[in-house]
Amino acid sequence: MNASLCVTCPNRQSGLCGKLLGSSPEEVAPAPKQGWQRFFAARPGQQIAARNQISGDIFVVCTGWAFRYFQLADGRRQILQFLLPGDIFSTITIFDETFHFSVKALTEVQISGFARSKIHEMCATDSGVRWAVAKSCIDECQDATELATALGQFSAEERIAHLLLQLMSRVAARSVVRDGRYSLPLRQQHIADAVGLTPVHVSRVFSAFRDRGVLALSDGVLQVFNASELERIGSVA
Amino acid sequence: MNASLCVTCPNRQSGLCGKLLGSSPEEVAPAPKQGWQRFFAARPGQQIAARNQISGDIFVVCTGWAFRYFQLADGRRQILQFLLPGDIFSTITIFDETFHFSVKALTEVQISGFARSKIHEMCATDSGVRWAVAKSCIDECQDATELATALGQFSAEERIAHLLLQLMSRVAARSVVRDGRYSLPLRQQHIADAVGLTPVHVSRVFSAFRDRGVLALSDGVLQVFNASELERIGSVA
DNA sequence: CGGCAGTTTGATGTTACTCAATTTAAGTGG
DNA sequence: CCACTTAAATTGAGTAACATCAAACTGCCG
Repeated sequence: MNASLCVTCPNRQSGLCGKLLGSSPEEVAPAPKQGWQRFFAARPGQQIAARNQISGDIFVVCTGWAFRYFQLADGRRQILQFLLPGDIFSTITIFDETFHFSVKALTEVQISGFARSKIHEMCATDSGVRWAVAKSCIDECQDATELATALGQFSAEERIAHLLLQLMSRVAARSVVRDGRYSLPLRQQHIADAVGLTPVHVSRVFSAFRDRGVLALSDGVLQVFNASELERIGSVA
Repeated sequence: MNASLCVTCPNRQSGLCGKLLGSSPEEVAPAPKQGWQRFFAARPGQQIAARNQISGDIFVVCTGWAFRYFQLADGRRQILQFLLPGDIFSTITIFDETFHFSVKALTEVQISGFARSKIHEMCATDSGVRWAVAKSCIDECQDATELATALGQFSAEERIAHLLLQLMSRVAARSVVRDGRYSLPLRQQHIADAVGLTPVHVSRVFSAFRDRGVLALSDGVLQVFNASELERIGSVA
């Protein structure tokens, strides 16, 4: 079997993860001894990568949630992306061995690392991999500019709605969603750091959404009651 | 002569423009008849590219200033990047023929367009071009995440200082700067759309900077009196 | 039962927006 | 050279959005 997409790691667009991991999770998880691939796990809250760190490996989230962020000197931080199973930490780590961001585990996570040299080797021989890398790079740029647009132009409600819509579509791509219930293992503090608001104000916005019957978030589960209203609020265009 | 960097188009990091244009401006400007390359000009304020537009060409600013932005349905817009001589509209246009942004001229500009197929051909044969493309992609992602961080975490003063510092370094890379005077052909409206504030508030922030002896902006010229104070305010880390 | 982390709520302060008027600067035509 | 026009910048007053501070509440776990 050499299918191009890994079932447990469906990186939504690029299929890059599939190309790295192979077609079947059983092939790869219990047998990591290929020299150019290694695995490790982390506990919730644990820091996995730090800015300015140099690594010969390229990392992909296999199970659990993590997030990539940029930390300022005074403690403020901007969460740049929530990393779901199948997500590469950042596509630019394929080209640049120095991290320009930090990564922390949100839940228990399992991480897979690939030797950069191996990836480059695959790029040289396989045009499909080259294309997948390019696609992944495009997506990362797009996501970053969309985030910038949301942070620059959107109100608090719009930013939170936008973030939730994005997370909803990414969760839906990886698992079946029933009755508008999405599993989101985040604290309001994480949402605050992702949309540039204080946790207190995030709480107030959620209260407003709840009162208006749009959605409710508790216990790591997001329940969407009025999806079209949420989209009206949080869509970019 | 086959130097890798074009003097009049010094794309600060990648040298991508140099690889596209050749070493000498005289070689290229009056003789655009190679089939895969074309030129055009635009007047200040003129729209050069629109979102969802499909183009077989990749565009580079040769002279003048332009800006890339994302327009929302209700009229709000986020300026994503100011384009200076040597800047490619967006590196991802090399891979994706659909624009996900719009571009407008700020001053009179001359634009050069390259056939995407020609670029791909160059990528296939020249590893230097491949690397330059990768580098340019990295820079674009970095810029976008830095913008997102600034918009998410910074106050009004910090955002404006940050933008000015970035523009100052990019102007300085292209021309000699004397006495802290930078030529910036922008209206306060553009700054407002770039940092997510209203023009009125931008004006107030500039008044504050002026009163404190940090800088003054008028007539398209930025005069910096206290560079270290400006850096203290607007540096990301 | 007590402690803890996370969330919610209230009161108050600050930042930035809105609206509107005024000033400034740069043309343009007489 | 001087009205006149127009776009941009500035200023003031009032308001809305979001932050800050602190207290109370919730669910969970030992």
